[in-house]
Amino acid sequence: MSLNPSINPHVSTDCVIFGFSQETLRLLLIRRSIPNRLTDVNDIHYALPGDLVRDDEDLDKAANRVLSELTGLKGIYLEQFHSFGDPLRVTKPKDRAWLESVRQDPDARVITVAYMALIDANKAVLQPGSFSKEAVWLPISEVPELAFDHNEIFENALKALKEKVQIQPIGFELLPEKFTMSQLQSLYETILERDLDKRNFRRKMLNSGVLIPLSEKQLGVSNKPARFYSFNRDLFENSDSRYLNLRMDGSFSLFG
Amino acid sequence: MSLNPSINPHVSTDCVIFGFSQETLRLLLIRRSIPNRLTDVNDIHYALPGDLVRDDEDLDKAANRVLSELTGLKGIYLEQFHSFGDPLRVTKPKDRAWLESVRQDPDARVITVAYMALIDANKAVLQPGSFSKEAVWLPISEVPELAFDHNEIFENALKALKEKVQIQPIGFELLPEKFTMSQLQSLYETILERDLDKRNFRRKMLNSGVLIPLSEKQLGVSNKPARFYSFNRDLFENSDSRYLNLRMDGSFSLFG
DNA sequence: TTGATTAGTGTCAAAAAAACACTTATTAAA
DNA sequence: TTTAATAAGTGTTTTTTTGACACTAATCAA
Repeated sequence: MSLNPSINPHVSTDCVIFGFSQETLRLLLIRRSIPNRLTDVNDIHYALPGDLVRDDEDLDKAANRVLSELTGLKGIYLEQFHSFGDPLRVTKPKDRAWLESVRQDPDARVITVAYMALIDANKAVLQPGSFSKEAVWLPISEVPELAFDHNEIFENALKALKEKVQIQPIGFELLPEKFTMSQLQSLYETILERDLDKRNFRRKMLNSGVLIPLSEKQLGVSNKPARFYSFNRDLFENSDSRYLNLRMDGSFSLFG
Repeated sequence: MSLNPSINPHVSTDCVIFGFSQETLRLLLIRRSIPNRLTDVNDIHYALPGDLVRDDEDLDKAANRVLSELTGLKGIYLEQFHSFGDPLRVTKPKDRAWLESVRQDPDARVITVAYMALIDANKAVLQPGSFSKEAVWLPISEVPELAFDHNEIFENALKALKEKVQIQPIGFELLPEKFTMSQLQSLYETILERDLDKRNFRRKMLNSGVLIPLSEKQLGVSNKPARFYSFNRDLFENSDSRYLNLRMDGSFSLFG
């Protein structure tokens, strides 16, 4: 009651942006080069893309802004998955150094609302950053130590992705508009970290009704050309899924 | 870069606290009686329990504090499920009136991290509030208009509960230590809003290994007395679930 | 023409889910 | 003390879903 018991924290959104290219699941990170007064060599600093939420934005909008400023893309799959607010978030010297260069009050607490985004890594045109700040795709197996609690956030996102991909048809968001069944399977195998049976995978995907088979096929491959498919987005927009092997809430089952 | 683009918002946690009693799923709400200068009759105002996050608390701790101050209970099932941050959160006159009485800056934006709690409604001893503020259990079908965006938060929580209960064994959190199979089934039917087959339900629950059958039975009922069961909490604490019909991540499947 | 490579296809067995109806234990009322 | 009312408890069969498994087809390069 009575008076305000807290100094208001900063609120930011951080985006865990997944992409898939060269058979590898990748994470989009901000790579910063920060002068170190002591060593005279620049420190390299990786962090999740993020920014403070502005007065006129809701949380989704702030996350979308971060995403589109970085990739030039709009209408991307973006989902909030958790908020983090450890009062002791800024403990690493590098983090402090960077905050001091960027904020008036580097000691202020930051609460972050974390989002997971799935994009076609080939479609994203990374916006040119300054020489000291650029966006890079790193394979998720090579994610280095990140700023603040970003490693924890990333681990949580990865876990959320793994669960989500088995319940909702979101894998497509990581692929180009047209893709082959093998690409799709390889994507699922990567995310789930296990092999899947080719015939069973095809059967389930086709029965689920989320794929539209195209007449187009691969060209210029030195083996039997694969058929292309696209994802039936309409299903989820005007959710009349009565005739499909989809549950009413838009979920579908894959691999118990 | 450069300067702070935002005035820092308040950050609060709001708790959607579910209970189950008399075959009904209920929501714990704060009922406030606020003098209305115009009508001379008190306005009644319902809201989700919540409070600002304090400087020394992480988000979970703040939610736990709200919960235990209200119910006197600790160690309750509590899970963050979404954060909300509409910049236009305070639009209703009642909300303003109340904020003015409570905060120095009633116009400041509030971002709220919403939690879902499941408690045994009979176990919670509601802490006596002032005459103008008390906690009440309302059936979820009778939830009135709530303060701020609390109706939206509640709807989201209900949806999250419905999904979660099918994947993880959390229904037990809403029941007493000892419960009958029929109570459990009726709970699931209430949450899922559909009837379940008695025999199939029993089989699945028993095969899952999450129930411990007790020798104790109902007393004083004018029909065949039901056996009591309790929930096998150990399974999830020292998660060695190799011999159970549970997936490795602690999930279990119920009703495709 | 041959070899290398990846795409594409069907069946059977096992497991899981869904449908379905009667008997039993208890108390209250007749 | 018998009867009626009520909710508990119990198995089997059918259908659906899953999982395992191996060969043929189309293309390009050598």
